[in-house]
Amino acid sequence: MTARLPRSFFRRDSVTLARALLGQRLVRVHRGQRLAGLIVETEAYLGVEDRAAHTFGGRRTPRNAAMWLDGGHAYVYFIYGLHFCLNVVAGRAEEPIAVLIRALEPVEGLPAMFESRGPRVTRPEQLCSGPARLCQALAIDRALDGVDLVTSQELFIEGSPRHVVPDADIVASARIGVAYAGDWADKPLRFHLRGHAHVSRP
DNA sequence: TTCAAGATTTCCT
DNA sequence: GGAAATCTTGAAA
Repeated sequence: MTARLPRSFFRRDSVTLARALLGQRLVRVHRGQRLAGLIVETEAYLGVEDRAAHTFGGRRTPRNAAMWLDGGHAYVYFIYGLHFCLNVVAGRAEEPIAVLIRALEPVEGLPAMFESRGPRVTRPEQLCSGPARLCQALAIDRALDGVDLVTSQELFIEGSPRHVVPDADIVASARIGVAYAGDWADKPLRFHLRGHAHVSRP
């Protein structure tokens, strides 16, 4: 029996949380149906000092407001005028750090995910292998921005706080799409399960 | 008030 | 391999 992860699981620094989230189950309840996937790829964003983070320099806007909430909330943002991306807020309230969920291995509700992703997608590996792809597959949009993953009935994370993936099974690499961030672009803040078929494309 | 660029994906040449 | 899709934000004018 898997339980929902408690508040204490999320109230840690974003690197620790990014690694701890690997292998846990992200669950979305949409139209009375469970859509779920195992988290296989994440990226840590370190807040005011991190030039690649939306809260760099202490920026606080209507869009990134959720990043300032307590650990365990969802931060969903709209990018490039057409895509949504899901983050799990880490740390404590007023500490704007978060973990971007970049890829899932879909395990529940695959037919509904295929329907959401459209006719061009034919293989399970294409369903959730990318931050915007998984949001489309799980019907995650701005309406879920700021929801509390610890108490929400629509979006939450199941697993065990004690479950830890061995370091040998985790690959750390540079984050994707942040080339503009200077020194921060090269830091090994992206984590994924070694050799997993559902990570986002290279 | 205008403009450029972004934590992306898809489709076209 | 390159461009388009087109919302949000910060900086320039």
